[in-house]
Amino acid sequence: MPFTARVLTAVRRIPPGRAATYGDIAALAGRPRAARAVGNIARDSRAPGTPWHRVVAAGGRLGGFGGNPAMKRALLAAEGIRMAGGRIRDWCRVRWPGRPADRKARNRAARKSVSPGKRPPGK
DNA sequence: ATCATGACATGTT
DNA sequence: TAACATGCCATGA
Repeated sequence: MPFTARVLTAVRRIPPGRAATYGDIAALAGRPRAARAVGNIARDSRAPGTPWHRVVAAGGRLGGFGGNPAMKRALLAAEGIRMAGGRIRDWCRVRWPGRPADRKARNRAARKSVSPGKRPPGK
């Protein structure tokens, strides 16, 4: 199953009244860091029955939507998800799947070497 | 503390 | 290659 199909399946798994982040969808699809790929697929693919409006950005932000973010907001509101200043209310409850917690364990080991003299833009 | 910006990370097309 | 409906972190206001 190609990654795109997996993403579509994951999105369809989102129950009504709930929403998932691009990162979560990517993780369900098997590529935890492919959030951007998910967005890319979403745009290129308009598979029917795929509730892309339930897919939002991290932190409960709307994220982007093809040409009409207001429509996305309306669709979410129709499912009982309301927003507050661009953020989903009770995001911790509507989020799906239920994520236990994460804390700042992300070390990323990387930022890699960040090439000398590049990262600290600092002032 | 919150918002905005900059920069890099990651994956597919 | 660069673009993208992102994510996370750091810094500045």
